[in-house]
Amino acid sequence: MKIVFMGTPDFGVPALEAISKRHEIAACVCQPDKVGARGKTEYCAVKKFALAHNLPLYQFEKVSRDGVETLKSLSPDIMVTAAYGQILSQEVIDIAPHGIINIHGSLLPELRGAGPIQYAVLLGFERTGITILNTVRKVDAGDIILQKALDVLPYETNGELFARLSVLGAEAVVEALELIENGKAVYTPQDESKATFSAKITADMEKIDWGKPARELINLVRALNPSPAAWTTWQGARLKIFALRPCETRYEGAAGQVVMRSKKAFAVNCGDGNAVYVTELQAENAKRLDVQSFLCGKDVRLGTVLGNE
RNA sequence: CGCGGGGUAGAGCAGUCUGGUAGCUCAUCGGGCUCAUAACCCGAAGGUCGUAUGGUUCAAAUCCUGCCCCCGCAA
Repeated sequence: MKIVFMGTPDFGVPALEAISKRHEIAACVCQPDKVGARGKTEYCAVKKFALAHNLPLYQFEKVSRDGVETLKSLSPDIMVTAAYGQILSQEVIDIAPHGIINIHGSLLPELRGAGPIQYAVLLGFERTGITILNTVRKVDAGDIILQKALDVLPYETNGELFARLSVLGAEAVVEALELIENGKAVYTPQDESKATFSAKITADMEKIDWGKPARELINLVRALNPSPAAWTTWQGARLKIFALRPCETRYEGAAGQVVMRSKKAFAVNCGDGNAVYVTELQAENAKRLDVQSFLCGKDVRLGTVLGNE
């Protein structure tokens, strides 16, 4: 089939690659270039892939306004979206005979919206997956074509789960395209009563509130790993925390207080009286380190209260 | 040209302001102690201090300059 692929970050790249081996990519569409770290413009993952494989690429400011004529002229059979980042108008949805299918990182109708993978980790889901669905005007509410599930590993981070789901998404979308091409696709409506929503992670969620229960903080930290990362404060500066592990011993101490310190580790008390080991962290202007390396150069004193700024 | 921090032993850091024998913690290796340990004691090895073998100087990790790389914030 002749396919237009719309996607921006890494999530869609395995799918794009898999599709390009079996179908004709009429064009790739991704978000405009952004000013990245320290003022340098950065190309998104889909753009890099398109450039590396000589695929036609479009970056519309707003595809529903600027891209309609271009997309029509390509006359695709179907369009595929994967974390594209723009909401599509009915006019765009109607361009291809088979419409648009989306690769979504959850088992819909659970976790519709922008951050399904982060939320699966944040909420401590033990199972999640990929849904291939038909795109309609209402976000992530279209009919389901197929789903593939996987188990979330005990301390899996958002980044790790994201990578695994993007691979699973590639498998799923290839299967879905085959079903559609052969006229065998079954479109199953979602059960609206079971729909939940995953909002975008906001900046105020990134600061660790040590008053919360240990389990909740462990999930928050892994949901924000690797980016944007949860943080607390220490010695007047921001301290990013990339991994926490539960500590079986209970200690007396306030929430946020360093209640255990050895050469190789330290633990901080949480609001429910349980402590957590901080196992991976990063000081301002410094590299991300495992706790043992960190403690070689910096002294996190017993009794210090983190987040006290 | 958005603002800022940094590159010193395998790892993490101090030393740079106020130039003058290269230092700390961990890891490694050897030895010792302990019923035992995320334990302790003794000793050893390991660095042309990112780079231009750039400039200043009797002397540069330290002061000046160009370049490379890394990171934080802001977007």
